Amino acid sequence: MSTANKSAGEKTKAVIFEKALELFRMRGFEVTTMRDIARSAKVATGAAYYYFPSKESIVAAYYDQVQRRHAEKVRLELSGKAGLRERLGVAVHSKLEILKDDRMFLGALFRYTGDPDHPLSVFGKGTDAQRSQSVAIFQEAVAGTNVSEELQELLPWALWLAHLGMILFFIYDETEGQQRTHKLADGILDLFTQLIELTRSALVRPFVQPFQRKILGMLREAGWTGGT
Amino acid sequence: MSTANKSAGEKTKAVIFEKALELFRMRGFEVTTMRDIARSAKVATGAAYYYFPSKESIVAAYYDQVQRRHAEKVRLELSGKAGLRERLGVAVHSKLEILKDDRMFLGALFRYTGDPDHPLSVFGKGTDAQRSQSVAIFQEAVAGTNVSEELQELLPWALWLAHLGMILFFIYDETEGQQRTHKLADGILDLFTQLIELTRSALVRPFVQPFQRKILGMLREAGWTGGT
DNA sequence: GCCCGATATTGAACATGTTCAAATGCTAAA
DNA sequence: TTTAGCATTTGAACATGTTCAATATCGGGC
Repeated sequence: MSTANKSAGEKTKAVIFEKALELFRMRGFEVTTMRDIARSAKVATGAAYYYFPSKESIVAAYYDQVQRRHAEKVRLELSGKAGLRERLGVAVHSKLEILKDDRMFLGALFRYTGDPDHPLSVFGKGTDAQRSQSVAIFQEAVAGTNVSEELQELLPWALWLAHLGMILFFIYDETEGQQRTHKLADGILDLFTQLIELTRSALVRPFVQPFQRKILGMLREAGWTGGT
Repeated sequence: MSTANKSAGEKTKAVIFEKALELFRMRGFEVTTMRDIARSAKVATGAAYYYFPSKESIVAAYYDQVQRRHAEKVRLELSGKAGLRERLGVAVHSKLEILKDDRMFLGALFRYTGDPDHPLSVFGKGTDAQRSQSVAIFQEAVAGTNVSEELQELLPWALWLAHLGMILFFIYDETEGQQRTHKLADGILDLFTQLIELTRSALVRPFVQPFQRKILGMLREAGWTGGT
């Protein structure tokens, strides 16, 4: 399916991509060699580098695919759901659903987290575009609800950050079907939404409001994108 | 100083260690080669591997040193300080203080974060000991205060996690003296302590208590150490 | 003083990610 | 059809982290 209706190059790239993922899934990221991948795709080693700048970038390409699938899935499942909590649940659980068979090599995404200048750093300039896309999904989930404008702006970013943590947890989670991660995700989302809900109660608002302000202020201040 | 009163091996190890850090600081982690390090320490390449199992492990050794210094510094500065907020401030800011000149290669610590089985993974089994040590420092900071027993148990762990995030932020922080990270740290600590304080107010306690319970429950459930 | 096992050191070899100059194939303009 | 230019492909070469068999050194028991 994915090898049809494409230029020669596109087809080769697709083959390399698919064979790489196959090997990553079967044997793991580390032990899979670029030579293995090339051999499996029946091309020379250099060909892999003609299409992918690095081994990790193959995983990055995979993750781009994941993002597209996720956006689509969320758009589908979100229609009809109006509550914030429910919508966030859709966004997060569907993501984990998509990733469920690939925990084995997902860790490669985090390899350059500590390297601000690396093009594949999760928090770096080089991944601005992907990050925006990912945040946009949470924006969509939040958009359909009645939260304040301020929250509309910052919540998606916070959710993206939280969801990164969940993915990391996910990678380490050896429980059946990664139920533990799903539970944790639900817990975190409960917290998010309940904290927002609290602002609406006249009684406790004066106590909670400053907290929310503070958290939002910190998020704004800490924002990698907006700041100095 | 550090090369005195040691067996030959110890001395060699120390030289390699110092030269390595020197190079990491001067040129960065990535561009520094094991051959560079060995040459700089006037030993053969293999010697470096006789003492350190990998290039990253040198940074790990550095971090062990950091932990020791941190523990010492905290013990010193903590005496006389009784308030929780103040004590946590000491723990966190002193750590950043110690790390301040080494942001350039600190990222290497996070290289295997996505790889549960790697001996140097921040969250993995292989770093249990270091993790415990690090948590113990926060334990010490919390211990001198009047928080509940439950909190005594879980807060340090949560603080350790939060402080990891701060270090990551720190690495990316290009502001003068990393003031932004220090501000963020203060903000986070404020949040921690204020949330705890709230439990003591009879009025809002019924609202806040369940939150705290939920968060603690999640922490417990999520604990890498305790669980199944 | 001599020998032995443990410790320390060497440097070549290896594995693998990556680069690159050269060869090949393809397409569209002439 | 020919050909210039571009895309694709090749495989050897390179850089660097890491391993390892061989050698040297040392410290203590005789």
